[in-house]
Amino acid sequence: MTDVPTEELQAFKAAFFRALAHPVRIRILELLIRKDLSVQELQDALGVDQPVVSQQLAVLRGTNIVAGKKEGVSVRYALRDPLIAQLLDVARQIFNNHLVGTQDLLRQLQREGRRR
Amino acid sequence: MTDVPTEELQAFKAAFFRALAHPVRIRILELLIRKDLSVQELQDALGVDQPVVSQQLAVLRGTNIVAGKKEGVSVRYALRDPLIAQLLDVARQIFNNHLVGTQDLLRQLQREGRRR
DNA sequence: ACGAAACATGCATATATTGTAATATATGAG
DNA sequence: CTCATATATTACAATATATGCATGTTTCGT
Repeated sequence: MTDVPTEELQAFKAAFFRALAHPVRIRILELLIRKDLSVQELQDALGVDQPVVSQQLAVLRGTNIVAGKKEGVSVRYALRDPLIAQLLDVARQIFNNHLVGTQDLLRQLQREGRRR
Repeated sequence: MTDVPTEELQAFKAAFFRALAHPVRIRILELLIRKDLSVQELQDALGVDQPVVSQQLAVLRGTNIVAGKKEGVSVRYALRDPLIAQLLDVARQIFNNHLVGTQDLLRQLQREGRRR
């Protein structure tokens, strides 16, 4: 019953979740679920500085969660796996069930759910 | 189109994923999916020091992902939402599709999938 | 009351992540 | 070639998280 390499696998999974553990990165993913977007478009939608977008995209690229494709002068980003949408959806259901502290958050979650 | 309080919600989601972003915590959750367990049992299964288990359980408790119930001298932990199982399963599928670097990891993931 | 077992917490130090700002690279227009 | 625009990288202080180990707390048996 060798169980040694399991540790490596868990570290890998942890790295994946860590990549999701940032407000801006989550928002980027939620936007990319609907539609591929350029850095510029992401920047406008997020309302943050350009370097912030690029560096968070770098994190998501580094974990193979998104991929960028050069299109002339701009770069269009896309999810590498549509299951990311499903993952975020299950996460939302979990929040909805138990993890909510304030009424405000709860209302927002319910609105999000209806929008999909 | 007020979009202001969204930031708070994203921070909340980020905190949730951050709670999953740790090898020991992931392992704990995978064990709890199958069966509720005491700290002692988790410690044995994980092969780590007791304070480590309690510490990581504290993180999971703090994000409402697990809950502990005193049973005499011991404390039995359980997932607060069975959807956690589904979440980890979707994550595993994503790894399986794209996020795998080494052959070793890939083989392990496939074994995990078959076991469920 | 005493001691042992099962958990939980605290703390010091090491390490990693973040925010911010400056700077670099690449592409296409003219 | 030069310039403007789009994107990427770097540097670094501030903050957050992890790790290892000592010490509390609660419960129960005797």
